[in-house]
Amino acid sequence: MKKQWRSHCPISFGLDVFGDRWSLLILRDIIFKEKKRYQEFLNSEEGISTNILADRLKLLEDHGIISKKDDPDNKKQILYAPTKKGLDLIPVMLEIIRWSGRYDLDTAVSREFIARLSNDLDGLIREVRSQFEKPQRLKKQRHKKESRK
Amino acid sequence: MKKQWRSHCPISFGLDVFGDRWSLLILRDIIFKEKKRYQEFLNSEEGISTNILADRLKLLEDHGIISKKDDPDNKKQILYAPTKKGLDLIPVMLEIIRWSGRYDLDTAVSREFIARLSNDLDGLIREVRSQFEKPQRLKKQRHKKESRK
DNA sequence: ATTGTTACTTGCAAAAAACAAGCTATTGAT
DNA sequence: ATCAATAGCTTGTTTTTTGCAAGTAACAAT
Repeated sequence: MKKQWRSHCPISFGLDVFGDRWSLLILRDIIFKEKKRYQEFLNSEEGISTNILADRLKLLEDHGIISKKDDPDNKKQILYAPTKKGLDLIPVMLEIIRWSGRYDLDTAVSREFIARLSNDLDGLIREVRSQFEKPQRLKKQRHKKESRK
Repeated sequence: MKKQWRSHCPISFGLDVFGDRWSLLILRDIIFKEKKRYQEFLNSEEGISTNILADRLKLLEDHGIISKKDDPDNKKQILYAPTKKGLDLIPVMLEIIRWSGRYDLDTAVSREFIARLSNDLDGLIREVRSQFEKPQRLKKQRHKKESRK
């Protein structure tokens, strides 16, 4: 990593990390479209070129926004996944979606999704995050008795 | 305007409009730092160059995110202001601020601001917007009696 | 009348993106 | 064991965008 930040203004900091035309699209693929593999990103409709994709994957990994690991079932495949830092960009992406849903006359966002952004933003965020959360080891059991099925 | 959208995915649409390293910084200056003039933008600490600034101001105006008008007091000065479409990007910027506040160890965001993002996001948004809203003509008076000071 | 300011524009070099091809380590099929 | 296919990249080359310096037109201030 060579780059310095232009400033420590938080907007500027954010833009230095993901303020380009591709980084958030890759993260969208990973988080909202559940894509995991290089070829899947390459096939996205916006048509990223392979060198740019390789570059952005590396940058996102360097910034700690995504992580990669080998596919246990297939040694030639690599699986990309979001880190917590990456998942914390969900609210940013959802607000972009809300804005585009309002101003793109031909937007692909459904009315239902827009409505949910207004009515249940937190639930939506939790739902999107949940699929990436490790199956959680149960915390210290509550003292209240619970019936088991 | 020559450009087409890469797709109607809302993330992609948003990035096509403001997904570069400068557009949101200019909007930050206008909305959060109350800057209005070309020179003020030029003087921002990130150091935008003049041709890029001119280009982005034009794009932002073409996209309906900012508007320009002549300064009534000084014919050679032009004043830039956010439109409603621009103000509607406040939530996006606030979420970027929240993220950077969390992950930039040297962030310029105060603890108080971060706290307010969590505790009173809507109030914060209203407060930021309010300074750009036209002094509103009073709406139809409410029927409930109100005492006047 | 001269000098300074403001909001740009223009020209050029450097950096980044897009486009096209090639390379290497698995695989799976024969 | 060999061979073609596939996945994940690299490596050129061209095109576009950026950064930097200088210049200009319209006004303002002295």
